[in-house]
Amino acid sequence: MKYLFKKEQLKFGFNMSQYVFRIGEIESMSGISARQLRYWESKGIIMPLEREDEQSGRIYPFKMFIRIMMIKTYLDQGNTLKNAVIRVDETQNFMRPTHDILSSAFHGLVYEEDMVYIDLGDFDTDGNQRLLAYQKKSGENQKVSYRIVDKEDLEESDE
DNA sequence: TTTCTGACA
DNA sequence: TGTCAGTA
Repeated sequence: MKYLFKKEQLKFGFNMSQYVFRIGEIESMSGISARQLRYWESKGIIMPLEREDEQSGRIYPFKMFIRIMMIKTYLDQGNTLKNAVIRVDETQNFMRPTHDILSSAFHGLVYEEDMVYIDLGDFDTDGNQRLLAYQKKSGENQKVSYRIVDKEDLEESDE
């Protein structure tokens, strides 16, 4: 088995933090008026980014756009603003550990013949074994399977 | 042009 | 929340 690449060799990751939006952009993307966004801010529901330059216009990170869209979704379902925010906070609170665990669990991609595995890191405390996850090809069955391999069976990638 | 704050409805 | 005024 051989590494296609390891996490630290990943060259084409998307760091969404580089995408920020002005209030007018959020307004046209979300349908939430700028007036409304400023009102939400006054209630502590959303927060613009701290700007390093001395410009006064608000800028929002991509994550805040997601939050705004989630609030809007609950609002459109008939929730009050207060309840919409409570629901979004609940959702974000349980999504965070899920996201954190999944992103830190990813250690790289390994292949063997035509099979690709995700390296999920050390399986044992000694670090002699690696846990790999994969899906069987073809089948409609999307179940994830796991495989434990000895670390010495894993070759580094070529580069 | 866009955004900001404050005021009034 | 929408809208308007007067700015930066």
